[in-house]
Amino acid sequence: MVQLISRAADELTTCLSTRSLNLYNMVQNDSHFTKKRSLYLMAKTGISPTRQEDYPAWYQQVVRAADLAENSPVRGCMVIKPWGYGIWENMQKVLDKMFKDTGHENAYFPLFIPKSFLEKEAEHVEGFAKECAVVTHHRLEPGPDGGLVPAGELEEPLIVRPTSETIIGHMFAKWIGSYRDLPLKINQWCNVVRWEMRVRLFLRTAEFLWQEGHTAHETKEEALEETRTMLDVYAQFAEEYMAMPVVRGEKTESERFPGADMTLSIEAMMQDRKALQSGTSHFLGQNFSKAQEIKFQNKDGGESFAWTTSWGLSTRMVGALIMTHSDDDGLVLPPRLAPKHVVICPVIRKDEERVTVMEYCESLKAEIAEVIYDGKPVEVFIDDSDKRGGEKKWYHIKRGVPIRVEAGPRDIQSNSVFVGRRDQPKSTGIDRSEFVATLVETLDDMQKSLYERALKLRTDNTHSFESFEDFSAFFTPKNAKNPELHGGFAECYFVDCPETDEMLKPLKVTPRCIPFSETEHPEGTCIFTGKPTRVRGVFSKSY
RNA sequence: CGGGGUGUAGCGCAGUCUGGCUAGCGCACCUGGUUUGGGACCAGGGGGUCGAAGGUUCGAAUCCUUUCACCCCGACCA
Repeated sequence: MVQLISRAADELTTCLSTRSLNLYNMVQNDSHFTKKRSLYLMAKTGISPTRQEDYPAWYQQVVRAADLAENSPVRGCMVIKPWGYGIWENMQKVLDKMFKDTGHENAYFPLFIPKSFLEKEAEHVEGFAKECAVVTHHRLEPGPDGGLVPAGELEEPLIVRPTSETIIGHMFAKWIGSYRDLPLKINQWCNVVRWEMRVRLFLRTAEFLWQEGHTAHETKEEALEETRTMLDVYAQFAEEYMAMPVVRGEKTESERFPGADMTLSIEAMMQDRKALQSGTSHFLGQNFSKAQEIKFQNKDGGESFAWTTSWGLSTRMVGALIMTHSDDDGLVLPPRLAPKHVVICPVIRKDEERVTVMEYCESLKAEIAEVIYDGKPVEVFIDDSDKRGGEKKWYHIKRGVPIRVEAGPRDIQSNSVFVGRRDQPKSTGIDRSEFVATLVETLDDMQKSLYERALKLRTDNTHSFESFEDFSAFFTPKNAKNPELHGGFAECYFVDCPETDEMLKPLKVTPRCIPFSETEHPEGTCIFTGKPTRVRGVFSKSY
């Protein structure tokens, strides 16, 4: 796949440069354009192929160009590089605060889970067994061929956690004795392993980083409320920080978390109009508490099983961020999650200018660093690497730094700066003090406009359907050669049953969720089975 | 697990069919120079024993055998 993509990318590069050349010649011959060369350069994109040309290849290229992550020697596992990890760290900071504000505490549980623990909840086993990594030995000894061979076989194999319900449940059982111990609301930040065959950086890897919240409650109502609250936290995080609009809703039976009574999720539309499940919150009922004996003495002196929930959000969100905002020039970051907000590029042409220009930049940096954005000082840095002007600029464009500032002798003379916003194509000269004074406003505006742009994409590509025929046409690629960009979100009446799932299969479409609705829908007809129903769902292709 | 494909420099590839100069090319990297407000140019340079093992041969990246790894499609999973 990688080989194919890179081959395709190479071919595209060749054909792109031919196209650019033609464009250049065209422009050369057109007297209307005075700035021929700059127009020619504008036709070039930072990333090739473009989203339109080949979306999956574009995604890979953005990750690579922005230096976010790369494949590792370990099959299916990625290396997250500093710029990518910086985004994740910011996500963690925001979410961690939100969790604590809603009454949760962090703790840490083991990476390994005894096999017997996983076997306790039947549906849970079925859901995860095939993708578990198993540790069977604990010691290495020199082998006959000079290599090392595992020696000590474990009495009971250990599973590398695919999720921690079982081990955390086991501990909960010990910690909970009375209704006074409830609710118990715990979160952990950790890595998990799910042995996937297909891998895409951030979106699907064998090992990934996430947080998993686990709570136990006295009553069903309380646990249900927790499930909804945490979904709201995720939705708020997605919309306010990631600038990514999401649909909140309930999963259908077939998409439900193994072992859960109800799974809620937030679903976002990527720029290829496929859905990405971006965070899930599960109501586990008493399934896990019965399997693991999480019981307590209730107010009446009797014994009750606790009601539990779990909820998680992973580094997949970094992938969501990339696919929601980035363009054909590379990564675009919403300011509230950007590891750096402003890069200052000194423009030095002659050596004797160096001192003056650097002083100007240093003082500008100090001034910017005093500005408070979103409760913290603005993150600003100077790029004084000896790259050439254009190359340096493109470097930061591709990495998605929200604001680029160029400062050279000409700007110093007019006490101004030359500023480019990552979400807008043009750079402009602006008075230095005005730039600093309006910086927060600019970042806020950027955050807002990214959200609006993403919302517009989703609105424009969400349609309601009355018949399976129209529904089916919506999801049939118009262009077989480029099947990636088509379709979107489809809303319709449906009945959650095996017949529906069967009809969706050939279209490669899945029910994303049953969106929450303030009011009950009037009775309608399931477009798949023809049965009467009041349930409306959102359907789409998904990651 | 079934079908197909690929292993040659950090990355991407040519060379293999038809064995033969010192194993090439692009990008990246290093040095020097000229440049520098939108992705520079010129010159020079470093780096590979051709996935691994065995065989055929005067001679193997190239032919034969075995083996390993990876990739794609399907299945499976989300």
